[in-house]
Amino acid sequence: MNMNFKVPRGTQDILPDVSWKWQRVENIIQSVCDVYNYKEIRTPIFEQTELFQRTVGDTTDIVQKEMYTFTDKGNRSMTLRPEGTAAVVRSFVENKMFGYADQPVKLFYTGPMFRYERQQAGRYRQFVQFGVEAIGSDDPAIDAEVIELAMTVYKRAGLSDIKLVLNSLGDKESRNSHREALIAHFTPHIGEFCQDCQNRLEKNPLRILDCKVDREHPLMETAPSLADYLNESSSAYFEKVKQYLDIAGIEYEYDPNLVRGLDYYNHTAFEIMSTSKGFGAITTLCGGGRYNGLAEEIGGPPAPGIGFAMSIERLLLALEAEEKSWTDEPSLDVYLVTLGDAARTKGFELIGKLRENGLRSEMDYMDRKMKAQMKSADRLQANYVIVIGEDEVNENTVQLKNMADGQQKKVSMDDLLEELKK
RNA sequence: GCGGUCGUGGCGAAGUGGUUAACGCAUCGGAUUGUGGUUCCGACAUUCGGGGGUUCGAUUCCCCUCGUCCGCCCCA
Repeated sequence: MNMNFKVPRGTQDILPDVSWKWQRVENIIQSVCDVYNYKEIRTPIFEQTELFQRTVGDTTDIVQKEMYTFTDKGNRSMTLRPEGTAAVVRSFVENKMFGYADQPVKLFYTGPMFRYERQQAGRYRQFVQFGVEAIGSDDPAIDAEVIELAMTVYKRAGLSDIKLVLNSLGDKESRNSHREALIAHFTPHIGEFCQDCQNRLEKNPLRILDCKVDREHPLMETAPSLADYLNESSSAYFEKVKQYLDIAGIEYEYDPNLVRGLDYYNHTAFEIMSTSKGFGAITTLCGGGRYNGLAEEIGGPPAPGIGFAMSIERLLLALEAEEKSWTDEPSLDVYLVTLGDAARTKGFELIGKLRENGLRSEMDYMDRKMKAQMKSADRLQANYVIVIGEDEVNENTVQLKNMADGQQKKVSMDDLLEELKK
């Protein structure tokens, strides 16, 4: 085919044969959030560029090379949101949610995010994230609740090959002293590291530990661990979070090298990964963490928060990798076969009534032969077929056929609904 | 940004420097004048992502381009 337009690279059309799966996931999300008492928030799809620069962090890949930034007609720099937390916290501050009677404010969102990246399995330029933010509390129990919520969504969707990876980044003080230690540790031999790591040294040395290129370098093994630099209150906090997870019966894997990519994180950091073999190179399904100080960063009052974001695309991919299949969409209740114009007209009137009564109904609009219409009915797995021809129109009747057993009987149009409801 | 892979009808998929571009699925029509899931018969690509070049001739060879998928970096 020689058409001129294609979906932009890294984006996709969600076609009818899969869109029902999206709806299924969205339903799960809504019902889980409902049970946990998280309310939906919808924020714009673009924000001032500076919001992301300030919160996500200038040194991160997201800000440095992945943002869809444009200048609007008022000469303002705008950016298609690359993630959800910054906007939610912005809204929290702007709408003075810190004044709400019920704290913490518990919010969730679902919507498209944009990052300019090369597409590969499980990575898109436009992808949909479901995320949750609990803002206003620094109780470790809320950390556990947020994590539990994420795990529950996966469980309800039917995933089983997943694991929770957990770490604590500590508070500012802990992070600073660790940072000093890292710089001191790597500086003497920084020349042996990749260019990226050399750049990271001053800006964000923590991320050197995350580097895949220099994974084997001996200095990695001996690098000062964040765990050793957590101050007393930070490690006490972490212990409590773990306790709550134990109480919730959630297993986790401690990974001191887990470093979340965004600058605003501190204390609890976690990822949920797929352990399924069929999955591609990318295994992270969900990432999240605590962000005390973020609200202040954008000009609000202190408001500690924690949240996560998960990609719906990856959830669906993980399901496929696990070869979990949901039952398909419900079949058709009625397929209406009509023969001739008079029957078509009558049928059109009739199908409206069926639908009015909640029956999932379909009829032929292609002017096809009866046999072809029957095939459609069969393909659509219609429970019943209604046949209307000249005779039926004249008699005000209908042939009602049960497709499962092939039985057919003549029914008056007036009794049809009642007959179908049996 | 870098590396690899691929691009033939609605879908899947063969194929060769020469002209009738296999086959399977799906679809449509017929056998069966108003009845499905089986069977049989028939129809269905002036064309092989796009552009240029080599050639008497290119879907097949070369160049460019666009796009796909996968991987690296990094993430959801």
